[in-house]
Amino acid sequence: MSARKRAASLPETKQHLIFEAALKVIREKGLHRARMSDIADRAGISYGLVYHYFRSKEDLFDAVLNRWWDELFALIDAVAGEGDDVRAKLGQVIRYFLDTYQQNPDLTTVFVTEISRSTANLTRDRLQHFKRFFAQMEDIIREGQRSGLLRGDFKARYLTYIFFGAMEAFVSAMVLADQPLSGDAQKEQIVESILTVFWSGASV
Amino acid sequence: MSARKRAASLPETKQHLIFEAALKVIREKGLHRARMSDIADRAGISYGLVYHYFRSKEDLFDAVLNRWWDELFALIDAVAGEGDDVRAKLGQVIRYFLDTYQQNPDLTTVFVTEISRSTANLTRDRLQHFKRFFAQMEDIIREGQRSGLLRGDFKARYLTYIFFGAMEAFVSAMVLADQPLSGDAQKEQIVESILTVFWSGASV
Amino acid sequence: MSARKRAASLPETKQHLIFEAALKVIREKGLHRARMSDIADRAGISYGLVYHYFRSKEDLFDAVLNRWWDELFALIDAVAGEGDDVRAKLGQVIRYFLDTYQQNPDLTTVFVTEISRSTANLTRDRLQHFKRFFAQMEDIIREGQRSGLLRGDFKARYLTYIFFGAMEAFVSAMVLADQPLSGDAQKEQIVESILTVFWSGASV
Amino acid sequence: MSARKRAASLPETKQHLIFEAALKVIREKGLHRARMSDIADRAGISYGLVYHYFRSKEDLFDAVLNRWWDELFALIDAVAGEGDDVRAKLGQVIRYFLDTYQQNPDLTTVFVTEISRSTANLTRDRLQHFKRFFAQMEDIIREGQRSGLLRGDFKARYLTYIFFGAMEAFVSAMVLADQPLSGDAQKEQIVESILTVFWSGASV
DNA sequence: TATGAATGAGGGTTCATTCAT
DNA sequence: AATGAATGAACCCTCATTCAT
Repeated sequence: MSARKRAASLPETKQHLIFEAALKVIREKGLHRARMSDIADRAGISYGLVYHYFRSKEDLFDAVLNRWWDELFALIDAVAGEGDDVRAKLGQVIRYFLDTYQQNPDLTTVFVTEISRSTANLTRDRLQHFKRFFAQMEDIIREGQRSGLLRGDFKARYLTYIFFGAMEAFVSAMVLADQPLSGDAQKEQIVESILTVFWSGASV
Repeated sequence: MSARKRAASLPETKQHLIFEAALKVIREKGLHRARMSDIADRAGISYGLVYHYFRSKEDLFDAVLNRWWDELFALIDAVAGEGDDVRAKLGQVIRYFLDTYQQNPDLTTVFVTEISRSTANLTRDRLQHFKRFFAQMEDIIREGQRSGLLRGDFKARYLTYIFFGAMEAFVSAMVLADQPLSGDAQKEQIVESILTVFWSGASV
Repeated sequence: MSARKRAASLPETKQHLIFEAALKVIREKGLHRARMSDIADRAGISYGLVYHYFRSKEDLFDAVLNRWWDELFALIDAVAGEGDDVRAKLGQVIRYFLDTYQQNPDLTTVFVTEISRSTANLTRDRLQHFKRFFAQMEDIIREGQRSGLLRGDFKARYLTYIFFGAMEAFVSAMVLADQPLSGDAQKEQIVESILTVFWSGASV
Repeated sequence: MSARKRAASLPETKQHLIFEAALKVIREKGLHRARMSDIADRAGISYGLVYHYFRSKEDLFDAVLNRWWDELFALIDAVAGEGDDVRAKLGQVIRYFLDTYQQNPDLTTVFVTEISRSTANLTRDRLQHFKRFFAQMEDIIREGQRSGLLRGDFKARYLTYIFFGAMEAFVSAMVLADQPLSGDAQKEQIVESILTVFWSGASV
């Protein structure tokens, strides 16, 4: 959340302008169809200038990805170091995803459509982010298993998949249908349903 | 299953050859980077012949999608009309996805990377397939709720997301890591973990 | 006229079928856009067969051109050898063009749009036809000048252009507007106007 | 004439360079055979730059057509508003065509070969230009009829065809034979012959 | 004769990137 | 910092023609 605040309070530099424009255009047209000139147009600058601030389209896209991962890892780090209530930690992760979708639907959309499953855009570097994220999620799960709350007869990795997959399905559905979260009540219902099903299903 | 068998036993017509080549190339390079010439090369035929059998790249891709959806809907229809053991039905769906990944990893990969989350390639027509699939999955879940087995205090649609998301996460993970299922034992562990967690979490 | 009769009475051989189909398709789409497969479709045969009867598209088009020129030269020869009424000869030429447009609008259209002005399709051979035609028309005009009926202070070639251009303008206008001759009365008005204006303008 | 002067004195911008190259290439090879790469080569610029200045080949061709029609309509407007000497007006039209051929043979050639009779390239928009041109020519002719100079027993439209056809035949002949006007004397002979034959033939 | 599968050269267009100003 | 002219590789698709059957 502090990460997002940092981002939001960035001065309206040209670089930031381009970044936001890229986010919007990539969301609307997809990475492949997003032309550098579209991004420049959206930012209200000449397209030559984009190259002054970003080495290439690849580079610009990486900046977008990094924004996503930086914020996510900040959240994960904060959550991991918090206490020992594993269930609450999982709840925070879900809330983070839903909050981000609410407050920054462009970024979430790009994550879902261009990163999450895209082999096309998947470089070795980018894969690392995923592995790290899953490893950290797995740590939380494993913590739950060690403390005897979560069943130990299933691999922590498997439980992680189940948890993450369940959560991501909601986000993906909203993203693909272009539907906003209709309010805090709906958000709580979603959090509750995921958390309840997962926790009572995965607990001992 | 019979659908897949039928597909697999197709005579090695040129059209089929092209289809299989397209599947491989799209899997390896992504739809956008898959050149028609790559596909022709892979099929061992001349460039123009691809256009003899498929009107366009779009058309060829649609053929791939239809293969996926046809098989999936055949499974869903078979499962839906089977009996009244909802838990078993869900198990069959999971098995279907894992089986398909095992037997046809190319097709599964294309589904995961190019269809499942791709806004870029998402036409109105293609979206319909998703809606239909989710509607049918939801019917199964609702059947479970009506019969008093699954808790009715969560929306059927939410439970569907949780179930589907959990399952898809496993497939996606294997696809993105390019890891084969290492055997029937692993497959059963996966089925068991998803089914157990979901069922005991979502049952009354 | 006899030439056309000959053409019309051709047995419905495959070759003739293809020829007629070519005429129609070239008229409708223009030579460049007329595909060999379109022609075959129109003729109701496979496109491989077209190549059995015509060496190439070029060859097929040449057959069309020859049909035009053969008929035209037959008319010119007949007219030239007729008598010494130059005015009547010119009238016959006009009537021939209008008759041909009436009875064979496809052929006339192809002449106007694809031959008459097209540098693109103009080979050295094809140019010869034009030169020959103009030479023969010029002979008729010169005959009129020698007999003292037409003024000799303008080059025969110039008078030929004026006469031919005037006449062709009517045909081109009808062709481009896709308008049929609305009857014999209209035809006579056209003949009369061209002939009267040219003759009283060009006579001594 | 001022239009042409304006065009000729255009600064040697890249756009103009491309335009002129297009004119030459289209003249030499015909629209269909004129490759965008030919045009770029002729203009001495890179391939992509053509697309920087013109949206498409169609667009570039339209620019050529507009140049033709703009100049022609400028002339017609000037002539129409001049006085009441209809014969002189017709003389000016003839002179305009011959002048244009002399000073801009490329443009005239493209008009004759690619516009004048080409159904292939004829869009609804392009047809409008023709209709407008003929309507304006017809106005002049009708003016002559109303003033009692030209015979009123022939439709104005018919006299227009005769006049325009006669004139265009000269231009077409020169274009197709790739012959330049050999001098002012020849030009005057042509003007005189067309004007004399038409006027004495069409006057009362 | 007849079919249509098979070939492959060719051309229009796109767009990331560079560079002179 | 800023512009947009300039470059050219890349790729989809068309279609005349050939050829095996």
